[in-house]
Amino acid sequence: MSAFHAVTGLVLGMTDIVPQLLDWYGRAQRDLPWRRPEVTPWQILVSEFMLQQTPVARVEPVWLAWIARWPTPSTTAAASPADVLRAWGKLGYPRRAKRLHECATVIATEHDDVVPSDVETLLTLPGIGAYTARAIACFAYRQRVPVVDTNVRRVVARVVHGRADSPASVRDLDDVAALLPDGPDAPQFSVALMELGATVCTARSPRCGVCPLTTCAWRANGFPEATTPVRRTQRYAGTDRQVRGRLLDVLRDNDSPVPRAQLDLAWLSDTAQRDRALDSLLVDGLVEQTADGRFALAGEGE
DNA sequence: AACACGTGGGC
DNA sequence: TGCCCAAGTGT
Repeated sequence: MSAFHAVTGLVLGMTDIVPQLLDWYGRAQRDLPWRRPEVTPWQILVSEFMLQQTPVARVEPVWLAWIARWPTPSTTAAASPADVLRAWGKLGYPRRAKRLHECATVIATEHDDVVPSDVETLLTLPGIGAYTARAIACFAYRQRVPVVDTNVRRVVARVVHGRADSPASVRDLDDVAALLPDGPDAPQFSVALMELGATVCTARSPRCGVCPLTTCAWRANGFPEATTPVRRTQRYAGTDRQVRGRLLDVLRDNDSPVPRAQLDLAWLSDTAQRDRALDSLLVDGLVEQTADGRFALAGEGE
């Protein structure tokens, strides 16, 4: 087969992706609360923060309670960091909660309580990076911008490039931009791409039997294994991260400052590590020390 | 450009 | 069990 034909076949196949994916999404999409039409850009932003590295199933109940309590940036900004950290609960990576609170403050005070709609401005906000900025522009403001998360990256690696997966690359945006349909379907296409990666074209056991796409370079190539070894996942047991988690757990459970001795109970095996973890929580602004030397969640009592 | 940063479910 | 993975960001 000539290179020309190979390329032509690829291009024709790619154009079919749009209707196939949109049709599939129309019947197979999950009913996620942040996708409902009445949800505001701010509430979508909150969902995106929570979904950074955290599964949908764990986010859902927390998001529901959160937006009922703090529906806007200004109401969120008015809450204390301690209350925000508590509402975040055990979603993980509590620095995200801190940044969400900071993000609310900036939007409330500098953007008239309105979430910015352009990617450029969104990128200046705390906790918002390349993915989240585009997700908000696309899902909240219906803009035709490529949205690349881990799901999209994997689907494109497989369907377009015939590889099992691919590491993040500066070319990801161009790859996805090339697939994006013109007109109002672009945002729907992007969610559909993510949805396919999340529910069908999954990392572990892809369900190719129910895939709506008739053209897939990975399948055509015989499902080759990943060539670039995945970076070793970081251990968790025994790390500072685990210690920080234990410490925060104690603080979330106490709405008044706790003495050092009580915190020490949370990690007995390595006192130096415990001190280091506590110090890092203070540095991150997640924890504060009171005048009498006790410890509390940041802004406790505000 | 690696690495730190939580937590829990699945296999 | 222990490892993999989950809508990433900041340094």
